[in-house]
Amino acid sequence: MYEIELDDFEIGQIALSGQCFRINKEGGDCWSVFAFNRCLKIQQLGRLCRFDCSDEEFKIWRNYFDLNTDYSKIKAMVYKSADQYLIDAVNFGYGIRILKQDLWEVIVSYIISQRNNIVRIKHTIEKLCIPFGGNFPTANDLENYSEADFVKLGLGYRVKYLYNMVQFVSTGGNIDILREMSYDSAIKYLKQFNGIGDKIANCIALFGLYKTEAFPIDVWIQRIIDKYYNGHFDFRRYKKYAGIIQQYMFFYERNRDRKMDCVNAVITAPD
DNA sequence: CTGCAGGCCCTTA
DNA sequence: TAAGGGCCTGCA
Repeated sequence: MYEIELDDFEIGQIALSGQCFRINKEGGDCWSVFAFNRCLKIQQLGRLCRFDCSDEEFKIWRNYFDLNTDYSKIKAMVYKSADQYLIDAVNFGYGIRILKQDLWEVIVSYIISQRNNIVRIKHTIEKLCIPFGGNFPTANDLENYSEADFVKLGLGYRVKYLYNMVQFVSTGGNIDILREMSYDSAIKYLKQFNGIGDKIANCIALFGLYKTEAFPIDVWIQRIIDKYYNGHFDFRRYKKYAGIIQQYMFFYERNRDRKMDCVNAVITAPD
């Protein structure tokens, strides 16, 4: 058990921030996080967090939860901006962080996510993981999957997208070179794949490559831009913080007026 | 029964 | 380069 008091961290908010499909509420203050072939249990009571792992293993999770980044600096910048919508969004989603997830898992998950809803996405990913003991399958794990096998998972028209991606990687295609690329190069590379457009490429860059200048624009973000910014939002002015700003905006817009529908969580806004 | 959900692709003009 | 239609599936 590793105990630590954390600022700017709220596991329940992270679970609902839309960046990860494998964090689940276990009841009470407890959560489970599936990542790196491990199911990590977390209990959070205010600032106090209990991670069910050793001190040594926590080094991995410290990186995964981006705990070496000082989010108060990002918030301070927002407060100075005089952008009231952003200030409200940051106050509401005060515990959000960008998770440093596994690249392959992010690629697969976001191919599945397109024109889909979160409940179904989560369900599909769990079904995908079942034959592998709950671990997220590698490309090699899936190399013998036929398109019909993916159809059984309920992927619909996304079958060929995922099938092609699995074949690409399992036959020697390289996705790790993305890690060495600039943001622009990575986006261009990703969009060459059938089924990866601008939005998903940006999600992969942000959540799988920690390119925090990425600013995925989905229907929710577009709605915000239309509603509060007259159709124009210059995210580039936030440079390396654009992706983090996007998370605050997305979380705020999705959760402030409605009950939670995917992990039975109740969001408590800060004072 | 429709409509639609965290897009993408392809075709037109 | 902008707009529009089609696409799998499951659920309201």
